Amino acid sequence: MTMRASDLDRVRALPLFSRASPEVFRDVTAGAFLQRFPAGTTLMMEGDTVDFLYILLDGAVELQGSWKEKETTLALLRPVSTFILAAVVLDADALMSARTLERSEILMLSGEALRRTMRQDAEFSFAVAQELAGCYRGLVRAVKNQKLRGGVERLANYLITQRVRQGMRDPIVLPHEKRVLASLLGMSPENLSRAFASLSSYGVVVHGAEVSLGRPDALERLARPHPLIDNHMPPPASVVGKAESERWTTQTGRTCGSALG
Amino acid sequence: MTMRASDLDRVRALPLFSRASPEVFRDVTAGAFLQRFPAGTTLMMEGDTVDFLYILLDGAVELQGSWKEKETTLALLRPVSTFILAAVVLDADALMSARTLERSEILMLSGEALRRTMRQDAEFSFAVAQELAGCYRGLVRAVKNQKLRGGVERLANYLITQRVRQGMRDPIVLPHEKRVLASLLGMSPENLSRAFASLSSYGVVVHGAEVSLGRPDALERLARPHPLIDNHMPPPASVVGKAESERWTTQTGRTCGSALG
DNA sequence: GCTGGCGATTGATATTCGTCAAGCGGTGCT
DNA sequence: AGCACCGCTTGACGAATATCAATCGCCAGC
Repeated sequence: MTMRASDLDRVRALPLFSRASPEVFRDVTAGAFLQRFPAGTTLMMEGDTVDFLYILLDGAVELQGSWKEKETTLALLRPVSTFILAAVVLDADALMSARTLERSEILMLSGEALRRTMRQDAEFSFAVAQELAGCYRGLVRAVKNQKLRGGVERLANYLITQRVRQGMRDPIVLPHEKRVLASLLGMSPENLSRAFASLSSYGVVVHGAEVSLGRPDALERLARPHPLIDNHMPPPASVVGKAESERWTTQTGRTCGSALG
Repeated sequence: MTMRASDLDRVRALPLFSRASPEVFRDVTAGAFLQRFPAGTTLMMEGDTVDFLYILLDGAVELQGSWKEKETTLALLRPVSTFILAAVVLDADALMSARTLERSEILMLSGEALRRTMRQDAEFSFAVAQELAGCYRGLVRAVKNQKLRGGVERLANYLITQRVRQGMRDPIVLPHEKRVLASLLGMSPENLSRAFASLSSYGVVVHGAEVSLGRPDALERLARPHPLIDNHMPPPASVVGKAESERWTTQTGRTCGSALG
């Protein structure tokens, strides 16, 4: 298998597997294979039957839904993230399509092996349930974000969340194309531009992908971030203890793509 | 315990418990209690810590999220439905508040006992994971519905879904107050009225809670229902086999409140 | 260095949607 | 019966958002 040992370690560190016994981990990764895709590759279309659990190890992927020639972004994923776990657990077809935004490395685990292992090992099954619960809560947050806030407010909160994730650096750097961000935030690219412009009176300055939040306090008064909607988890490489970090990612469904991108 | 045996049977028939061993069912229902609430009772507020898994046996409950004095309905539940399973599995606080819309009977199971049983029984843990996967998919549908369709289209699809659920009867009868329906569909009550009015040119006639879909085919051409957004499951008391029905409810997350209300 | 292409921005315009206000109609209470 | 209340409807208006079109700026390829 064309797979580095460090890759396996990163998978092992996922909340999904971190407490699994060596045997369970061996069983569930049996027959797994690593695959590389160029940018813009469609990994899966809505309605496709799902045979594998996908784990993004490098690159970026977008999950999107469509209806009547319209498309919308449901989540933006960065390593290390699993996706379409729910469809795998139910052995059902995919509700969203997935495509790479950059050249990506993706590990594919047998869905059948995963379900078989779940039925045999209560601890692993519990970990999957916890992961799914985290994903569910991430989507609840996304729905609240979408239904309760207007476009400018969604953008403001996105910026604040990014600031936390990027370790309070200034300026922050947008991790994706603006048009993809617009789709994630549920607005047209034109409106995203205008939303950025209207945030200039709160100190926000945009230079390409770099965004400086001049007066974060003023922006927060507008955005009104809320712990039950926005998941202000600590930055990935924080000094926080491993166990707590895992608790975070488990609780927030980061590994299956929160709406925060 | 003030609980009828028939109630326990209905709980036992939930996909969550239908394949559980008698011991597992006994363990997880140990210390459970049935409670009656009048209409309009707030069962739980956002942010509350969750100690119980709730199972609605009679009545109706609304799950809602709020931000800045605004509220929105995330799901409308009818018997027999479980709710806040995700928070229980993670032992986390609630992301939505719950209130009764009618006088309701609700069974409350110990969350701690549920988690303990999950860790001991792989089959039960797997059932919980499947249930959560179904809930997750229900929310994915809700997000797609919200972001991809306009208000009139959401209403049209809601009506078509209700028609299927109510066994293709005509007229259908709205199961909730219009203002609650408006909140579920993500619009103001005033706009819901106007949306109904604009559907009159597609044969829709409203008399109070009774809605006649005069020309369902015309309505469908407007609504464009899609299996990956709308869950056209067969009506509850259909002639369909039990196993298949359970598969439906499992796959669609009906028991934890789809956006279809 | 020039140039084509693409993403981003800006402006003009149309549509959707929310808000405010008034009026309608049924229900329940006295 | 009379009345108050509440949910629903209707109209008018303004805000938010989408759409179409034109332009700008940047980067890649020639």
